[in-house]
Amino acid sequence: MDQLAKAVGERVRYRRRACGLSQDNLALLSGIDRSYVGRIERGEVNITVEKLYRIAKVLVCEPATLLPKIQDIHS
Amino acid sequence: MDQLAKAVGERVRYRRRACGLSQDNLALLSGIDRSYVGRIERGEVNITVEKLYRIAKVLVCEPATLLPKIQDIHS
DNA sequence: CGGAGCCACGGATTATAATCCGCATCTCAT
DNA sequence: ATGAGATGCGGATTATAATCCGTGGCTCCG
Repeated sequence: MDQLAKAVGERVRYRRRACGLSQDNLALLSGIDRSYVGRIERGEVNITVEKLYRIAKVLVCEPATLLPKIQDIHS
Repeated sequence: MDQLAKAVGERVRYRRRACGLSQDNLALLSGIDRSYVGRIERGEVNITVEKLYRIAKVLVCEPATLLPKIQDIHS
């Protein structure tokens, strides 16, 4: 149902794996709770832009690349 | 410290004015509290990506365009 | 078998995002 | 001078983002 959260979750997961990191690694490096990054990737939560930047920094990419295009969300 | 919030605030304000909208207009159209829109533009708050998308939709732009480049944030 | 790494998932709590008031200031038009 | 529209800003409250636990289920390897 929450299309947006799922879309960013997929992108975070994809990018994380591309970086060869575990959820634990990402959590520790970004200073985010380990169980919370799981929830992010599963699209269960609606994160803040601050968290988005912390994650993007660790995954060495622009925050914008973790966001789906607005038209991809048929809300 | 809230470099990030200030940066997105500036962009929202700039884009809102480009659309010829008041804070009140943006608030009503996006379903966000008016005083909160003011705080966003002043960089006082750390918004969620869901709010970012609601705003971007009203301002007819990609959410990504409201986000500064990661290198522009000296954290 | 046993342990280690990785992940899903939940409950309870804490931090904070977001709302709902309200009042003050300023500009501009009447 | 007055009233309407736009914004700043603050306090108090509610909703929810985020944390801090934990359990259990995999797979892979000794």
